[in-house]
Amino acid sequence: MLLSDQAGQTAAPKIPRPATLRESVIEAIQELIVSGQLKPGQHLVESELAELLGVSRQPVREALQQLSGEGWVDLHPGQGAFVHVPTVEEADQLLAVRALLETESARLAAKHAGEDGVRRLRDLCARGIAAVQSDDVDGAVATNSELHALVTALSGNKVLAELAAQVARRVRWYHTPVARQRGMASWDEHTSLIDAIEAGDERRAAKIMREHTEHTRASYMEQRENEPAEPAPAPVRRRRPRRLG
Amino acid sequence: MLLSDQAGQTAAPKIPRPATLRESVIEAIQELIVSGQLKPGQHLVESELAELLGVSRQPVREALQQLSGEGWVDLHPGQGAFVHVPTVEEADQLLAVRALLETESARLAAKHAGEDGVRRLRDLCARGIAAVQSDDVDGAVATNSELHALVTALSGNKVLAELAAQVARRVRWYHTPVARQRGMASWDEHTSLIDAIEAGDERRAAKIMREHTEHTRASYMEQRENEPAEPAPAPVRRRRPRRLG
DNA sequence: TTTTGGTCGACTGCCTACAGCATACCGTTT
DNA sequence: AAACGGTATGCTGTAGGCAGTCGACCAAAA
Repeated sequence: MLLSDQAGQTAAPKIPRPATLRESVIEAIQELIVSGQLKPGQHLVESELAELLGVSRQPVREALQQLSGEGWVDLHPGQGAFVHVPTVEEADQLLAVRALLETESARLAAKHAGEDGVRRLRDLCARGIAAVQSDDVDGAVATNSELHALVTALSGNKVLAELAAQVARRVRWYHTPVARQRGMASWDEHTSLIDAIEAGDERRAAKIMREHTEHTRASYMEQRENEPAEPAPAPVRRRRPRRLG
Repeated sequence: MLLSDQAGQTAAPKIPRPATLRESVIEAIQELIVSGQLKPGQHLVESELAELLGVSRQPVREALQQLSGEGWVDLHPGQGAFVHVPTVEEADQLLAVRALLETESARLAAKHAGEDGVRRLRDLCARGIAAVQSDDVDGAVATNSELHALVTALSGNKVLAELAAQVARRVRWYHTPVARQRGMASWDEHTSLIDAIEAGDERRAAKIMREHTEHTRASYMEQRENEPAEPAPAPVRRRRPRRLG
């Protein structure tokens, strides 16, 4: 039997490629941003990040450019990279777009998903519920992303899935802190969503997904109301001041 | 009067920044791709592009990475960049996503657009019709893009507009050749779309936009039917063969 | 003939180095 | 006191260079 005969049948082994430095740097910087070590508006000096991460400037530059494309940092030509300052308005718009993309994904998933897809959905849902019950917030958030990603994948539209994934990554930045308060309710909605997909009921799947994303959005806006404690009105320091001499 | 007083009142001067080399290279490569000088599946060798464009490898590298993020080229780690091979299936999916995004944009535009916005729409529409009547295909396509971009901008959702723009750029790659056959009909639809937006009729605006984009899609698929003359089933040459020696 | 091992060439990924620009600082002028 | 011009410096944008790696090709073995 030729090896190519079984290609695509089972999940590819996906040997853990020693990913390029650039990709590692991207993930590292994202982590620094979501964890708050890099604050919104902060000037990201290439050489400093390079030293911090133990690499040279080149991979850092490339990472910053990619991150700029995904909305994590803003690139000012000739001036450098700055951590994107997320506004409430933008979060609202982002969540609206996510709602749009995921609603359509759910509709298409209900149309195209087969038994196998539904089984994987149920599996993920169970994992998510387990995570919530054991107070594993990070795990719950991760599983939530996986589930939404799977729904978009089941839509059968790869372009749509890719776009939704991109938007979802950005949403996650805002989303993580509110995940705790949504808690279990979110997973009940997931369950009924999967029911609708299994039944092939496009309208119901779309409706549930729209309401689901709207709930998340409302939850976010509500949390924002409660803590309008913007630490600082963004003292966007564009350049490091010279050391006094 | 301080200079800052008039900031934002008139359109910013937008001094024609001698844009970074990277951006120039991006546009140059996009042009090479849409014009067909770089064929789908072709291996893009950094040093060759660098010499061709008269710059060093670095800006080329960065340009290729950004283009990969937008779906123009595929990046295979350790192997290089290849011009993306567009499939019919993908074009269909892309057009479907565009329909989704633009339909929502139209709906929101009807909700939020003011007099000024409508005036600018009518202006663009007139320019487009003039272009068609004088057989200026390139001008018509460009104006078409501008008009759609303005509709998304009038939606008031910047994230949505940005995403729609990204999708539209990719669509344009496929779209240009079919523009001729759509011709005038397209602009009649634009006119009724603007009427609906002016009237603030969300449902009608959305409906017209959906039908409009569906027409474009149907037109594309039809053209594809007539010329399934895929020159070659993508002899995806992954590496340049060694010079015989 | 098909498979296996080895060599060569080419290209990518990364690092280092340099030139130009933009900002901050500071003395001078109005 | 405020505005202006000169100067120093940190940082970006770009170039060039080196090592590692992947594929093509070829020869030998099964």
